[in-house]
Amino acid sequence: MNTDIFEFKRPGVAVDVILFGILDKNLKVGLIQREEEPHLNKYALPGRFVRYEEPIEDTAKMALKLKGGINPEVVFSEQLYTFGQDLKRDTRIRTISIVYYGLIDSQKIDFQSGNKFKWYSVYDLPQLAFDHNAIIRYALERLCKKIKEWEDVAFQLMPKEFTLTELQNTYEIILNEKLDKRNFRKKILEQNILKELKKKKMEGVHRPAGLFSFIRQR
Amino acid sequence: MNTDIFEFKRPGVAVDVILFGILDKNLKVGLIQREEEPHLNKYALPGRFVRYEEPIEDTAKMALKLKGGINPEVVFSEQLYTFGQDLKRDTRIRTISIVYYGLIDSQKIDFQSGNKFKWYSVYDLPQLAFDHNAIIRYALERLCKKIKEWEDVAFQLMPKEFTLTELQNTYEIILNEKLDKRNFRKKILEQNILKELKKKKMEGVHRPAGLFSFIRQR
DNA sequence: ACAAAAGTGTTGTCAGTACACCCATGG
DNA sequence: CCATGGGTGTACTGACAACACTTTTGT
Repeated sequence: MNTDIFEFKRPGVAVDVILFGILDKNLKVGLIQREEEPHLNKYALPGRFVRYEEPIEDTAKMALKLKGGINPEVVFSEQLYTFGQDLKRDTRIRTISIVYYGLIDSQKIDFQSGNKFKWYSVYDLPQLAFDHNAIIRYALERLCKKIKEWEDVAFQLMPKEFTLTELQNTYEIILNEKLDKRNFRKKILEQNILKELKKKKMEGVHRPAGLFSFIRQR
Repeated sequence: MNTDIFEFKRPGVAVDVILFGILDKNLKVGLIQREEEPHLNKYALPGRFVRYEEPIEDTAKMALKLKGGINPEVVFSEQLYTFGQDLKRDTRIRTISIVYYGLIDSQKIDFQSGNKFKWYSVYDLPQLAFDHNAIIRYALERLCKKIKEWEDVAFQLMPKEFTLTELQNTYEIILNEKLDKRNFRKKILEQNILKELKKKKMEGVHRPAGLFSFIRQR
């Protein structure tokens, strides 16, 4: 029966992470350039093999940290899907890939020290290693679905304090469509997930905007 | 870097399958009694370690076939989630579990030869091995969500030909709530996923019911 | 003729959408 | 005083929910 459990040749298990951020008013993903075969020099999602004594969420965090030079504590992440159909996905060993997506407030990205990410718009990706293009498309679909169902994930992409217009911009960038200002505000406010701060954002030659933050902190 | 890829001690990867079926007007899951440690003799979901040269969907099918004696070709299945946080989940080796759920028309279950499943109502489960109780709860949640969004998965639990009342019963059993007959029919028919057969189901002392089948076959 | 399930339409309610004007500020 | 984005309310529309009676059959 199963008692040969120690005998099976085990597939490798990797975690790949799609890190989304809003940069230059675009939804971008963090990619790294591969430094080894297969797909040497191609861009790819940061990934890492799951160590024997490593919970898979830790693997995701380590991938972000080691491959991208990002502090994983400022990233919200969730499991997306596990790809394990294609035996030849990785040419070295048979690999099963558990894919996470992550959301980061781009202000928290340290563009100096050791940051290895290149940020590409999800709508303008280079040809990536493995099946990473398809994986990103899938992740984007899921993210859009969550946003459309008003699951409160967008604030993971926002700074702590923000105006309603900034939040709306984030929604619009993800969904890739314009939203109505009044309807957006009505809907987002009636969910009671925001608290209005007693501050205004004074910026530009116009009426100052009220600042909000999410009630449930990260 | 990663070049020690052949050196890592690899976690085991298993696939577990939650097989749902409607029996005795109840939503039930197929469980097997474990024949080995850990959790010897406890009931559990059918599962199997992923072999090196085995796509994970094949692993799911093999689990159904070998552990449950079910022909996997008559089962619709989809990936649910991958559990890989708990290092001590399986006491033998560190195991990551990719969980699938499956739907079967219970008329296709062969209760004779070699069928090892015991069927338990999802609302009345025994204490199961590993974290399988929690996994089933999670699967049920996802199934309900799909049904509520009118994703057409219910017909995987139905025979080829069925009446609208029978289909509605399936919805009601899964959701565990009564639905309005007229609203249900309106909603299901306007989706154009059913074709009305030129047959009636003559049964009982009452007006015969029209038979339907799904347009998109399995 | 009766019991039992099949089949069928209308109305009210609520959420979502569309839409236009005044407000506060800096220069 | 003007340009700029911030901020606000109402009316329409379409989807969903509630609800009751007639039809067809076997006995």
